[in-house]
Amino acid sequence: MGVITTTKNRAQAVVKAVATPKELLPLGQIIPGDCVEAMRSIPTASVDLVFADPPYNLQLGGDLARPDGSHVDAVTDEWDRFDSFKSYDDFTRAWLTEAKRILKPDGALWVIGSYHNIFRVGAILQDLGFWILNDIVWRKANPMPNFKGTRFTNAHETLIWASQGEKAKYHFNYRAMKTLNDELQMRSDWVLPICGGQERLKEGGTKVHPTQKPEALLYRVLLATTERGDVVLDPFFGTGTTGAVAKRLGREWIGCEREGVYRDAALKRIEKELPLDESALTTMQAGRAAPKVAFGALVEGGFLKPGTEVFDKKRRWIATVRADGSLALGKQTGSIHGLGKDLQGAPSCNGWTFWHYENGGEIKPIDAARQLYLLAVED
Amino acid sequence: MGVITTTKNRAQAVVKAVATPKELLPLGQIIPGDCVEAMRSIPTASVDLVFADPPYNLQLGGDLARPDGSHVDAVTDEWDRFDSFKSYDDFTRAWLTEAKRILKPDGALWVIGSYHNIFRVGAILQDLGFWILNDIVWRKANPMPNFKGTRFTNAHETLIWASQGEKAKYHFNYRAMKTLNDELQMRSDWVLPICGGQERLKEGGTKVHPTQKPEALLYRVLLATTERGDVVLDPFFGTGTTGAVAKRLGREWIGCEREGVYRDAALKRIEKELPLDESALTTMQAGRAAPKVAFGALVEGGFLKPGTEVFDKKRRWIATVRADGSLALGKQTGSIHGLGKDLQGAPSCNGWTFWHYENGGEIKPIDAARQLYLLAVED
DNA sequence: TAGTGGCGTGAATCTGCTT
DNA sequence: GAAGCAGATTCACGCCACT
Repeated sequence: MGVITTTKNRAQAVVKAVATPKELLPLGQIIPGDCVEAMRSIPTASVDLVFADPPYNLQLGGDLARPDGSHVDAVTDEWDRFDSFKSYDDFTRAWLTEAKRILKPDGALWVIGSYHNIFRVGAILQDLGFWILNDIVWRKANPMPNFKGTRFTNAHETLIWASQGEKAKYHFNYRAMKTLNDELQMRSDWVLPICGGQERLKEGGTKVHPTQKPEALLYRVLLATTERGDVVLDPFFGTGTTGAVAKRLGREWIGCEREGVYRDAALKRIEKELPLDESALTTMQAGRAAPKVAFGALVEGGFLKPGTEVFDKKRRWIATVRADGSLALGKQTGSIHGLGKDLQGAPSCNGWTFWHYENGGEIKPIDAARQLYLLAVED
Repeated sequence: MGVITTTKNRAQAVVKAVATPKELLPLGQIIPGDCVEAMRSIPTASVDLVFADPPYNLQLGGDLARPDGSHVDAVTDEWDRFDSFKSYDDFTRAWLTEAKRILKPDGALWVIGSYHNIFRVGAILQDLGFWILNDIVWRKANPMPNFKGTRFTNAHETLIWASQGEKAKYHFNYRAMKTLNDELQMRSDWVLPICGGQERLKEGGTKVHPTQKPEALLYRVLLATTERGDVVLDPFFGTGTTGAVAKRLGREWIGCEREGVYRDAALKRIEKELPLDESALTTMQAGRAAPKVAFGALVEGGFLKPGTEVFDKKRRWIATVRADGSLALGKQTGSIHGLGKDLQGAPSCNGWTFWHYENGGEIKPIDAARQLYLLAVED
């Protein structure tokens, strides 16, 4: 629930500004063609969030070989080639201008980039009147090394989160973020693995898109700054990570994408995605008793999916995991520790050992998932 | 040990470009007054490194004068905001232009900032021709929480490291950084505590400077990108963290600072600082660096006898060591690197790890012989 | 079967000196 | 300035084969 604006207040604000019924929006569709052209077809002040992963303008030189002689598969696609900073700036100003137009007055913008482009993007969006709320650092758990030993390992990317203006309202699910982060305020640096393994879309053994983003990143962005039913637009849709996570989290999505290959892959992918059920989506409300959990990170990382059933050893109680790492059993909700304590009427409860889940026919305490998570995340 | 340019080569390059004797520079001094004016007194191409911690401006207001000396009003409405960005940009362009002038051709620039100003600084320095080498995230171990719970905890600041241009040489102590990081490449995200405790300068219980940077940050910057004796200039000297660490590490320093209170505190502080002794500095610079060793020297020294057979790990190729340090396989000959490269059809090859030899029934890479050689030569 | 080791790979502005 | 050559250079993770 928003600390900055409540859902109720937002709804009123939107009704005042415009009244674009959702039926008029191309929800769940990927608009083909150039993203600026595509966005022109979207009504003014109709979208709650824009998430953009624009080309980075990498300006790579020749080929790069690893110390073992193998070849680095670089981003050489036509869509990342610009003549100059000037032409990249023009392109950036054009799509950011459209993004600002289609966003609701209390909508927000996310952009991700690297040092090649993010300073230009940040300065231009400030010039256009966007108001930066945070810059977020995605610290990659497993970045590519610097093979030649010439610089520091490029181990992070930067996201900018911005509202429509200095005085504009925006939406931040403070409580859900705090729950997700073991009851500590969520910081501006997020440690997440890069996209690989089963999650990485491949066609005949080769990656479909060179820069597919991890779903955990979008999960956190959407959980932090949108509500259920909000409309999220991604002007550089690619293979549809934004759409897939939006659908899972019960958000509406719109994509823009030039390349047919990416559009096809994205639609196929999102088709397979299942929305989480109602109880899993209900995140912790602001002001409620603080759930004392580190559990949220497991949910976010996909180690335990929202909607998973967890139960005590004797199966007296069966609860459901929700998107922010809280548990629900009927009308009772709480952290893994708090709910276990309440149900038993005990003075305290270690949720890690109390709750169990089933995995491949095997019943394990959720602490097992924590161990897996720790193994995966450990620096 | 420089990877990008060796100390010897740099010295030659500098002599060619200009010949500003260090005696003509105000080493170990803080130039009073406006930083742009102060930098104008420094000769062109005379400084090895500029480290800058400029005012972050914007919301702070007041602390910033336009280049023409007029005062910038506090940020209130849209026009003022634009005006504020404009004047901040002018100010930034002015001091960056001077910094570029006084830097040697193989010199480098560091700037630190937050999301309020770093995007403008980054875009402008790119426009001026600086070439970004890395953006570095200083991840604060103990940041101030976001008390209102309206955003993510602002837990990092951003540094930009840039050379004079795309083709310009620069200096990076790769080996020293790797040593500092437990033999793993140093990443672009640095976890360091904020400045506090004994290190924080206080006068009558209150901090002397609001944004004093931790010495560990400067330590890493100077160790990574300067050599002993290099000249480091800090145009926003404040209470002299740059000078203190420079003195400790045996680097020369120059400061610019408007405020007399800061100048006095800085001079007093640096006075107390003691340079590390010769041996400590030598060790740190070289790290565990392996000085370049010609394979021929090993043969010459009898560590590998001519006629010895060397082979790759899978024994696909077996070559013979010749008296001049070259290898021969049938009619093919070449250096340890070149022959390995040709045989594999690879773009490059590190012969030290590719080739192996047998010694007392044990198979070792020829790099092992290099280590023995180094041990023997050191004494 | 659980554990181990080899191999592939990820948004990368990725060499320097001599001829 | 282009070409050629000597020399230096990688971390974490997922998958699969093998023990």
